[in-house]
Amino acid sequence: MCPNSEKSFYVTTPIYYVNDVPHIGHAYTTIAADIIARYKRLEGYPVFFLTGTDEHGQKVEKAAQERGVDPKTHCDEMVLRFQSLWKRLNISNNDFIRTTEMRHKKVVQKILQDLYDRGEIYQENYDGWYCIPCERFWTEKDLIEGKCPDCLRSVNEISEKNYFFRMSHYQSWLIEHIEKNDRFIFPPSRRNEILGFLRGSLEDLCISRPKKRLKWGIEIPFDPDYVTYVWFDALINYVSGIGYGFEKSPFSQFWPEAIHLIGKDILTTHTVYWPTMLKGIGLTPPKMVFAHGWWTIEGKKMSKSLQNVVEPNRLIDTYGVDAVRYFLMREVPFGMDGDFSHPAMIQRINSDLANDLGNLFSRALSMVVKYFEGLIPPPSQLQEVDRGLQELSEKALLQISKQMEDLAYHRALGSIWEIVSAGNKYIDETAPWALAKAEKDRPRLGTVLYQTLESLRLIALLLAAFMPSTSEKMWTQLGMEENLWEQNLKENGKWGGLKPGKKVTKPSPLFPRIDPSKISQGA
RNA sequence: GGCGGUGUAGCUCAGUCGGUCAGAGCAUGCGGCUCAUAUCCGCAGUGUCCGGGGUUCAAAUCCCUGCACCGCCA
Repeated sequence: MCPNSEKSFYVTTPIYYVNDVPHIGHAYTTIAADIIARYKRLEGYPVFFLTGTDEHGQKVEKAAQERGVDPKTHCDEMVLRFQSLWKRLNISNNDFIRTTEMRHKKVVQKILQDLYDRGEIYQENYDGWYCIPCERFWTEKDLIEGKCPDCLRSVNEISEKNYFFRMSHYQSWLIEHIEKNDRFIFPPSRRNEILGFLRGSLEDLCISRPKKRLKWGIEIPFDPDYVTYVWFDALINYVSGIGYGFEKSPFSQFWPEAIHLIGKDILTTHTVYWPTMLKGIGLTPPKMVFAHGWWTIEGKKMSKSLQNVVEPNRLIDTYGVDAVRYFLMREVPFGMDGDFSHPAMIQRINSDLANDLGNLFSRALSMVVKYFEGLIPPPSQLQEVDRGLQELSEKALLQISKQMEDLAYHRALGSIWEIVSAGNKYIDETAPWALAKAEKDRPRLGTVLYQTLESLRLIALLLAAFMPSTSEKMWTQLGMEENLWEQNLKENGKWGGLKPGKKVTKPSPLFPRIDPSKISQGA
């Protein structure tokens, strides 16, 4: 596939719990993954981008029961909500894994059997307290005055046999791995947290549930009375989804380059459970686990009871896909918490998208239509100011490549907007409308408009990963005939790719301005 | 309770190895242009860099301490 041993790239989102209603948090992770996937493709990497759904567990079992359908049928319906949202959001995942698929079950069972055969899994009596409403086990230490620490209701003492993975064996290995690889856990604050967590003693991981309590799961191959516990099942999607254990699968090419994007709530499972599981299996840890922050809504925590869960489909209806993608990536540094609000969204759209970018595009193309009948003029002798725009664009291109390496999306967008601002300033300084008045200035006018359009071509190219359909629109309107997605940032990111003589047409606004009074707060 | 983090303009934040570090964007005020989506460009600000102490020729930056907020674990 890549004979020149070009480096590959593998990015994942968590598999979302199929019973959940997709909200802004799901969309956030998935958009972030899509952007880095698209960006890496444009850099020429073979890319594998995996997302999917987690479909086992009590909640699914129960929900299906309540509806009077079998769990699989229930999942088949629920999964569509995610799949159709990803389609609307222009998500370019290469595959979609569902934990109820045979290809996944096979891998989970193979791994379980393997670990069991090698003594990495053992059975032991498990004494604990069970909170029925929360469906959770607690140890003696967890309890608060003998009650469930989550809901403070009373708990039942339970003693049952379960299977455990010898996670504790890998504690010192894991600490060393984290210490030696400062890019393994990102951002660094999360890395510290986990190192702090690992200063305590790591216990073995319970990986089973007796079928009498939970049927809807993957059966443990060496004991048909049990199914696998949720995390053990779910985490394995990252390898089953690229064909681990099957010949001629993408696994060997992509696994070494794996980057997991996750929310900060599942940091421990991904940086402690998962790497030790992999170590037990005999696989290397992922290259990076990046924990991003959470969104509050108009300053408040998202919660079902508050009914403030932002429905991504509604957002798309109101603002458009690309504006939503842009806002989520631009408003907050990736890794920090952020706040979603309609005023902030409208501010970003009107100021950044409509006024800065959209208007630049519009004024530039309009002048080509007005002064050159829509035919892109050739550049002639460059002046200092022309070279300035060019150099700034080239510099931004380099910066962005580094920023994307760190998943610093907001910074990358900041760099792109430096070109946008420079473009607007360039037009002001060169005043093409003044040049248009004298015939002798025609060549100069042509140069100025060529330079402006060329900077817009670069902007379209750099923005493609973030706002795919906007970039496509810009790309075609600039008279570019090559497929945008077959471009290579290094090759086609060089100044001068725009072809003089191509026809452009009078543009329609890329982003209409939004009248804040017309947006209801409940959108 | 233990460990860690944060505190800088009205708001959101950037400030690397102590030395033009008092900054950016947004919001505000004033001026300019007319190609453009009433858009764009320029100028102007305002600061107890959380309080207190210390190290140093020099501290937003390093150390100690107090306060406030946050995260993880318990």
